[in-house]
Amino acid sequence: MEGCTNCAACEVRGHGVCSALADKELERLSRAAVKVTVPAGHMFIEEGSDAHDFFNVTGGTVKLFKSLPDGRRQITGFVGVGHFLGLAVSDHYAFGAESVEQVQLCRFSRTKLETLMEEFPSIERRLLAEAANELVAAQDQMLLLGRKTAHERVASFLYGRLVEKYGEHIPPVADILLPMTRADIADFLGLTVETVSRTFSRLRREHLIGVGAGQDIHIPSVSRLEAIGSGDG
Amino acid sequence: MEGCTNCAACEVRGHGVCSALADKELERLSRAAVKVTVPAGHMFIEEGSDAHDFFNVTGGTVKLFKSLPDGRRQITGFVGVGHFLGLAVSDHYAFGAESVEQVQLCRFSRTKLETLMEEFPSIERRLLAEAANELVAAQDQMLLLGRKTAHERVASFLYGRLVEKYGEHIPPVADILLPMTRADIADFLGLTVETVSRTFSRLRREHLIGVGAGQDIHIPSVSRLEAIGSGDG
DNA sequence: CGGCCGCTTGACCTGTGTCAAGGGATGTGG
DNA sequence: CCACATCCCTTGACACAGGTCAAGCGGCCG
Repeated sequence: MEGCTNCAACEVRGHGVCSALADKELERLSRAAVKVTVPAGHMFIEEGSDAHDFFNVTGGTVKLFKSLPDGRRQITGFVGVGHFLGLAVSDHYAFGAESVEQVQLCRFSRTKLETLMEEFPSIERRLLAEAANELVAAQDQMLLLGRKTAHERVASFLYGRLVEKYGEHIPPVADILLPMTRADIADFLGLTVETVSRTFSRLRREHLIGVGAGQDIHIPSVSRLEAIGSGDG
Repeated sequence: MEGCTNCAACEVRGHGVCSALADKELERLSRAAVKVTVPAGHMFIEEGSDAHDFFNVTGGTVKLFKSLPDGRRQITGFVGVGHFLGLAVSDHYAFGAESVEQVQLCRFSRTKLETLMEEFPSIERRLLAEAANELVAAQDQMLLLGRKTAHERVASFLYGRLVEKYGEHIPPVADILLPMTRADIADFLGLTVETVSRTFSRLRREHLIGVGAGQDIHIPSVSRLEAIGSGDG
């Protein structure tokens, strides 16, 4: 099965690790990559298991998490198309990963990726840039978890979803479809399901969001939401 | 002042970025590096300011933090000797940095470090490894901030200090000297000064720690402390 | 000596967690 | 096509961990 992927025709060519490579280098990458489809709600990296592979997300949304022995869980990030997955790694994965919806992945063996990095230093540079971005996001999340109120956390979260969807160019009025459940959001924001639900209701009462069919969120004023999320509420 | 540093004789040769280089390559590094001494309690990176430089800590302890407009603050990490500082950076620093005690720094300009990376890919590899470690630490901290109790947070923190001091080989009975104030610890753990103080008192009552002259902590059973910090308490 | 700073402790308050109930959507088997 | 179960979400009543406010102590320094 290995080696039969066509990276040049990949839908995420231009994103993630792949964007670091010229077309001819991609051919080499193809031999190391395997495309995988994971159904919704399936754990494909178990916390603490042997770290054989790295992944690149080519479709859908993945949640990364860490757990305590009694089952308390913290989702450390939701990662979408184009993102790389497996940096925070020694011999064992330091985190678990589960698909939020159906997900497509591009899988590389660690050893193969390492030899590829030797050959193409641009991959390494690309990974360093990605790691730096993840660090910035992690620091933002620490500020959120350590110092923000529930109201601010949910507003930050929704704004973050807008950044994920639109990048730099977020329109002043926007909509999002949240693929994750309230429980996932709670585990991401360090809250309980009940508090997340109550906070959505409060934001609705305050006309800061409109909630459609549960997963559909309308945001009439992005700037107002962003202000609340960053503590200027 | 630039270029007069002797990296080969540096006390942290063997740590951090420098350990990635052979002796002869170090000479090149010397020309790009400047040694700086910062007095205790001095902010040397302001959140959001232009990111001109990278730093390597060669003495003392530094706190990194992010703040909200109303003054709430989250310390994202304490970094000690050998650690690199400035990864989570775009054009502007995404965080502030302040010395906890007197600190020695090795400063590089961003542009010079970038040309050095071109020349010596081993630096890049080294930075990627460092970034991966920081990511793991950040994920642990998110779990702490999102899901642990005050009791568990303080125990985790003390255990973390032991790891910083002893590396892999932590003795079963140990001592630490904490250079940071209770307020710093509170801002790191997402608590208030009062709660940190009360929790230290509780740990003392439980004979899990012995508190000397305020900054001196004796830990009679490291394994017990570690168990509490990781939620097995 | 006086002022400041860091730390601790007490009394009280509140935001969020816990527990419990119920409703809507979806799926399944009879 | 209709029970019936399951899952996700919401809401209410109440509890509690940790925050807030206030007081006091000891050490350090000018």
